[in-house]
Amino acid sequence: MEKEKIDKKDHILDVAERVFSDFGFDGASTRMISGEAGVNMAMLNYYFGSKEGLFLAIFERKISSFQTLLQNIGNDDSMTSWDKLAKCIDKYVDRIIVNNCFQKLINREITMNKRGDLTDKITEMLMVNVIEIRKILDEGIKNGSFFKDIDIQLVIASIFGTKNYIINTPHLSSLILGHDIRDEKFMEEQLKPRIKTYMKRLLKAYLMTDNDNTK
Amino acid sequence: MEKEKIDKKDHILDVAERVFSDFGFDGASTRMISGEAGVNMAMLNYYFGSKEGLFLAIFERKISSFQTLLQNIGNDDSMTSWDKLAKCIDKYVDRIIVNNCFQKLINREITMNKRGDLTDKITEMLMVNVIEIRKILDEGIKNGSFFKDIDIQLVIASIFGTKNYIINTPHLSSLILGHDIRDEKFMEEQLKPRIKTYMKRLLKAYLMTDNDNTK
DNA sequence: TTTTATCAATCAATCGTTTGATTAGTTTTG
DNA sequence: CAAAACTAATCAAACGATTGATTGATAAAA
Repeated sequence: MEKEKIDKKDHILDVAERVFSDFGFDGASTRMISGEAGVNMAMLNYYFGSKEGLFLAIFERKISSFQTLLQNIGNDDSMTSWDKLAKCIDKYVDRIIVNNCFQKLINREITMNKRGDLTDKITEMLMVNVIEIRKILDEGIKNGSFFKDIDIQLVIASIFGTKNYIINTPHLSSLILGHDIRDEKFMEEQLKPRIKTYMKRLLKAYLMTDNDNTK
Repeated sequence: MEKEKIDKKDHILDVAERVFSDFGFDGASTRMISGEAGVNMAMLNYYFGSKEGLFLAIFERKISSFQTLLQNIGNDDSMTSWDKLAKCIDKYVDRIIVNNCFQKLINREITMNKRGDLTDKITEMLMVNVIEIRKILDEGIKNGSFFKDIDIQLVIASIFGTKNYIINTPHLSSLILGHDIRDEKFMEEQLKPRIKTYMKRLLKAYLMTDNDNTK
């Protein structure tokens, strides 16, 4: 059955995604993955050709859904620049934190630019969101919503960097926050809204608040 | 010769640090490291006991210099809370960006879920700086320098997260910034002061600037 | 002589991958 | 319809290669 086959492939990809994100590409063995997925080892090669093929398949599966994450928010003319940015942050936090271990995968892969073509693909994929936010910031400066002398590029680094820091270093951020951030209930009910509130206030203070001593 | 032995060990550690940071712990083989270091493979086990011992030795070597990085800034009673925080940022940016590949090592290792003892050691090491900043923020709230309702823990995430984002994802941040951030001259003369200025203004706006619409 | 450092050769273990056999499901054929 | 032929999925076993580690010999130093 074609349907069952896709389900099984999808199940293998789910498991592989988690195992790769926990152990890294080289640290995760094909025996480990097939064992946890409950399938014969040979199935990995049967379906995906090779270990690297399996790894790449994980990315292929997600790329399309990622591209549309923040897109087209900037084109809504009924919103102020600030509202657009705030909406971006809400959407981004909502979406990205559930894809927790895929984010770790992306991050590890993009820091280690072995497999250059994949790095390029990931970069391209992440840049879609970057460009969307940059567009909003640019526009906000032009229409006077935001200060003229803000550092757009570093603001972007702060937005994505803050999120990355929290979810990519769970050991550390759990210690800092005093809670295990892998506790889904805590993450969903407390941390997510808290991050949204914080990020918006942080950015608003930097971008919009009158500040007589800007130096 | 004790001196030569230390030099050779240090040279091996230098090479291993770079190779590990490029390929990860599992991706880097002992033959790779010994080959690039120009020493016999058995020397790694002779000096460091095992591959993991070598890996740990890389961290041991850096820990002491890390621990004193931000420490004792908070104890200087002649500075305001804000000046302390600003000094922390300056020192941190100055110091951390040169240790580029060691930072990548730390980041990759702390992202992994398994390999518990090392993760704990790294976490402990990074927490020293976290605690120092937290102390300054706590104090600043108490003495009225900073707003009472700031989110200390997420501020910390922004400080370290922004930095990590820039230097750990060079492909992406180079694209965002429009310069190759691995260009040392650009990094030293332009990006470093720019990051310092930006971080200070961002934090000041959030922590101290009067803001009538804090929600 | 005793200790330390270095080396090529080798170890068992594990790696990703392949194989050939077997099963189950579908299509074709008589 | 039923037997045969074909296809896809699954498996245990084994493959050669590479891994981290160890050995015993040799050289250098103390």
